[in-house]
This record gives sequence, structure tokens and C-alpha cells, in this order.
Amino acid sequence: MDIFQLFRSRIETAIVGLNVIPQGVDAGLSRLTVEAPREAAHGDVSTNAALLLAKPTGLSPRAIADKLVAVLAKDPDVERVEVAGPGFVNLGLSKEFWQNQLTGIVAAGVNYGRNSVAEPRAINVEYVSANPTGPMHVGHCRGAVVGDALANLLSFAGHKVTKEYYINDAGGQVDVLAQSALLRYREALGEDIGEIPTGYYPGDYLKPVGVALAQSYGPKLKTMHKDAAAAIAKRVSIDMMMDMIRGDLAALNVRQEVFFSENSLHANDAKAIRETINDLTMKGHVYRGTLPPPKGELPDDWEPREQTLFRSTDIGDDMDRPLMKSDGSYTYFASDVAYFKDKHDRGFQQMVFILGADHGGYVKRMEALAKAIAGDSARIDVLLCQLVKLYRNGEPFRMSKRSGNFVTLRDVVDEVGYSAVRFMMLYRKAEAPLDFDFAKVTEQSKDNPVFYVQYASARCASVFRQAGEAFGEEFVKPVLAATDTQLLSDQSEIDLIRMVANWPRVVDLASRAMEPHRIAFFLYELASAFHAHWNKGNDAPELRFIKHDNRELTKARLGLVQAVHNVLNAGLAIVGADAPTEMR
RNA sequence: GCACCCAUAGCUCAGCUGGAUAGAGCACCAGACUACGAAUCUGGGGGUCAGGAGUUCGAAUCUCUUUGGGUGCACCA
Repeated sequence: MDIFQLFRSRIETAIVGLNVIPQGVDAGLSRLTVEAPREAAHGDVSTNAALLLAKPTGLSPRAIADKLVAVLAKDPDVERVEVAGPGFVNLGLSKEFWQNQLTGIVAAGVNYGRNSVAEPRAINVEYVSANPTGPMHVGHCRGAVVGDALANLLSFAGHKVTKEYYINDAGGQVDVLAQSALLRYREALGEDIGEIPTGYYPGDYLKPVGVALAQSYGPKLKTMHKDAAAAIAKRVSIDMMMDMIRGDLAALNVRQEVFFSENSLHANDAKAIRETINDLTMKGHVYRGTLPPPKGELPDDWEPREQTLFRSTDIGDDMDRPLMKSDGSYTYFASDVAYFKDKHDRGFQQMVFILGADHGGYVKRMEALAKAIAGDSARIDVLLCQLVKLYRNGEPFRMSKRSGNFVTLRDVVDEVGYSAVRFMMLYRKAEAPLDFDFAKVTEQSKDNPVFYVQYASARCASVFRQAGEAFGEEFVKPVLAATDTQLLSDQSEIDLIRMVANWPRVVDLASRAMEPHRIAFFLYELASAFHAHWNKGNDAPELRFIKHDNRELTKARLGLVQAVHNVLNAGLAIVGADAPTEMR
């Protein structure tokens, strides 16, 4: 149980008991806060209740606060209560309260903080969705990590989450891919293909596709109808590219459950797309028309064209969006519409899209299509990740666009490991740009927060190893007896329990705000508190976790270590980083 | 021209549905290891929260505006 929710309900009860709110007046309790004050000196729990009630009751904040104090002082868990500042009520909780909290925390084990959400939803998180035309490059990293960690977070909070990848395997780019693969096929058969012509994918990663085609089909593709050959090359190359991408994602510790093919929406004469558009037409969201010319500088080849358009301006988009091109074929956006319909039909109540900042213009049209298809029955969230700038030793790292010579995701992961990559990507809010310096990320120091957090977790594991040697195997994974926690009386120990007890609230706030970076920052803070407490044992040996002459005290303190360890490891799992047991 | 994102310590960044004296790390200065792993810790200096106006008991946070940066702007995917 989140202790702040606990006291929120107690405070709400106390407010009602005061009987100061006039009939029919909105007391504004939706803005009631019950939280940890920034200053530790202000106690454990702080509420703004008196400030909110001043207006509806016509009383001064101090007067209400005094009444509230009188009631809350009777709470057996409250050691001291006082009015501070303009009218905050601060509660100081008893040591016994915190000790009892620890008992519950250890009992919950690795599931502490899990399933905190009151109303679980079925959520689809779509992320990465790179075109299947080559390996993932470093620019895909951030969206992959943010999406994956967000999905982990929402799942930990108690939602039913599906991780999904949308394969853009329709349209012109995969035709180019197929033609590029056929060049490599001829190369594999011994032809001299010379330079790869412009407009084709030049990367070496297509050579294995050519070899595979040559092995499977021999020279047959050269003699069959070129459309048939292209279809074969397309299928084989997309399959091989997706295998490669799945491998890249796995290297980043990303594993998605559903890989949805755009091309499947075009099956059976584009049945899925046609039906969705028909549906939207019936509802009045689709019309035939001509878009006005763009504002500002006019493209050279601009001309008015009549198209099938989606009325996205209804919800504030800049212009309506084409569903069909002037030649009658479907646009990419038409696939999006049908794809969203598919997700809706699969029963998702919330669709999350992780996009790069260069897709900012998509947000409005996605919201519009969600509204048109699902109305209020589904929620849509589009998260934009800002771009990542690469540095090496402080120097900007240029990515060459030509010859397919770019920095791949695999290059980065091979150099620094997925734990460091993932933590760095999450140690910043998603909407802020991110500088990624290879030198800093590989450096194993306090500069790099991931090692700092992992070190704290490893130290916990180390304590258990030592305890096992001193007291026997049952101390390696101790089960805390309910009475043991009372032996933890040092203020530093109580402070650590307080921090651990924040975990469910952090999970709740982070998942509701859909901000996985908050988990990374909390981990850093908890690690910091743990390291600080650890070092107190240097100056004051009586505070060390393991007391060779005191079995029961050691057991109690191991409970505290276990609580810290469980939260650190749960958080690292959400981030998607390893929790090593040693870091030598 | 329009839309979205960003601006907080010298640098890199946090700041929890608005809350109390705005916090970390790096860098700089001064300290703590015959160790439950010092990849750690303790202490110190450092701020016009880009500028201005508004809402509020209260604004780094919400609204408007100016400036400065990023991104995107008809049938590509």
C-alpha cells in the first residue's frame, strides 16, 4: 500500500469529520495533495488541505489547519503534527510505523509496488517500427528504449500491455529493396554489377539476401517474368531484413510480441482498408475534394488534385489528409487508419505510439483518426522522442549518409552494452534532446548513472554472500520475522525505509504520466541513499548490516537490504538494464 | 508563413495532477579506505528558472506574448 494513499484517505476522513464545508459547495478536494515534503525537516507527510479549504469555508488556512491538527494528532501512527508556512499540515510518523512498513515491503518481495493501478487497461504500445529496408541505425535507439521501458512500466503498474512493431512492408520503398536485392542476386551468381546505381539501397547487408536468392532459386529468377521475380525478392528480402531487425532489437534487450504487417492490410484487394474507409465515409469523416495550396513557399510542381480526404481538421489538424492518391491508390495514411481500426477491434482501450521528433506533424492526424474510429472508447497517446546527437570525446560524430555507411544500433550496443545504452536513453525526459557521448557511456564511474545503480544492487548481493558465510545459507535469502524490524532504530535506517516506501508512488506517478525516465531517476536516488548509509558503516561499525555477534539484528538489517535490493532490481528490470550481483 | 518541442548553477540535467529556503552529477576546493567491495562517502562555494504580462492564498510548473534554438509542413513511406 502506498503510504501517501493511506494518509490521503485518513486526511479526507478527518476533513469530513471537521464538518466545515457548507452544503453544496465544491471544496476543491480534487486538488488535495498528500505527499512527501521536499524538506526532510518538514516531516514525512505533508498536505495542503487547509489551504484548499480556506476559500469554500471562509475560514483562514491557519484556523482550519489547527482543527485538522487536533484530529490527526490522535492517529497512533502520527508522532508529531504541526502547521507550517501558509497553512501546510506536516505529519511526522513514528518509527514503529516505518518499521511495520518494512515488514510489509519485505513480505511483498519482488512484487512490491506492482499492480498499483486502480483501473487496469488493455494497452497497445507501438514502437520502433523501422522500415524493413536495412539494419536499425542509432537514431532508432531512443524510441526503442523509451517504448520498451514505458511498456515495462505500464505492465508493472498493472496494465495489460502488448508490445507491438508495425512493419512498413508496403509501398515503393520495399519495391526498391526488392530491386536492390535482385542486383545482389546477380552479383551472387557471378555477374559484375559494378557500382550500385543511385536510388537503390547500396549497403553490404543486402549481399546475404542475394546469396540466399541464388542458393534457393539458382538462375531461374533471371528468366521468369520480372514481376514474379520481384515478388520473390521482396518476400525474401523483407523476411531477412526483419530477422536482422529482430536481432538488433534483441541486442538492445527489446522483445516485441506482435509484428504487424502493413502489407496484410492490402490483402484481398485491400479489404481492411476499404472497409475502414467505407465506415468512416458513413460517419461523415471522408469526402472527395481538393486540398488548398500550402501556405508559404509553393512547391514547383504543385497543382490542384481531387482526392479522397479525411477530415482531420475537425480536431485541429492543419489540413485534411489524403486517403487516396489522385491515381486511386491508397496512401500510407490509409494504412494507418485501417491499422488503428484493427487495434481497436482487438480490444485495446489505449494505443500508445512512440515516434521520433521528426514525426511531430503526425500527432494531430493520429488523434483525429482515433477519435473518428473509436470515439471516446479508446484513448490515444503519441509520445515524441527528441533526436539524439552522437558525440565521441566531446566531438560531434558525423553520420555519413552515402554508401549506407551509418552508425548502426548494433555498433553502439556492441561498444557500450545494452544496459548503459538503455539507462542513458532514459536518464532524460523524452521530449528533451539527448547528447550521447560514447566515451562517457563506456566510462565506469559516477559520471555514468547506470554503474552507480548497478553497483548499489551488487553491494546488496555482496551483503547476502557475506551473511551466508557468517550465519549460514538461510541468511542468503532471509525471511524477515515480523518482530525483527523493531531492531532497526537508527535514523539512517528509518530514512532508507522511507525512501523505499516511495516506490509504489513513483511507479504510479510515472505510469500515469507515461514518463519512464522517472524510474531511472528514482533508482539513482535510492542507490545514492543506500551508498550513503553503507558508508556510515565505515565510521560507525555498529551500523554495519552484518553483526557477527548479533544474529537477530543482522537478520533485521538484511530485511532492509532485501527491500532496497528488490526495488533496485525491479526498477532496473523496467529500465531494461541488468542487475549484476558483482561488478569486479 | 503555420504547427509541435525545448530554454533551470560554468557544463550535463532533475524538479512528482501548481506548494514551503529551486535540487543532483560533472568541474573546482577541503576531507574519509589494514574494506559487510572507496566503481563509494562527508562538507563547501556557485541561480534575475531566457525577457515581459496575466491567473492564483501560492508559478520553474498553467495562459498570453517577445526572443533564441530544434523539428515538420500537398498524392513519399
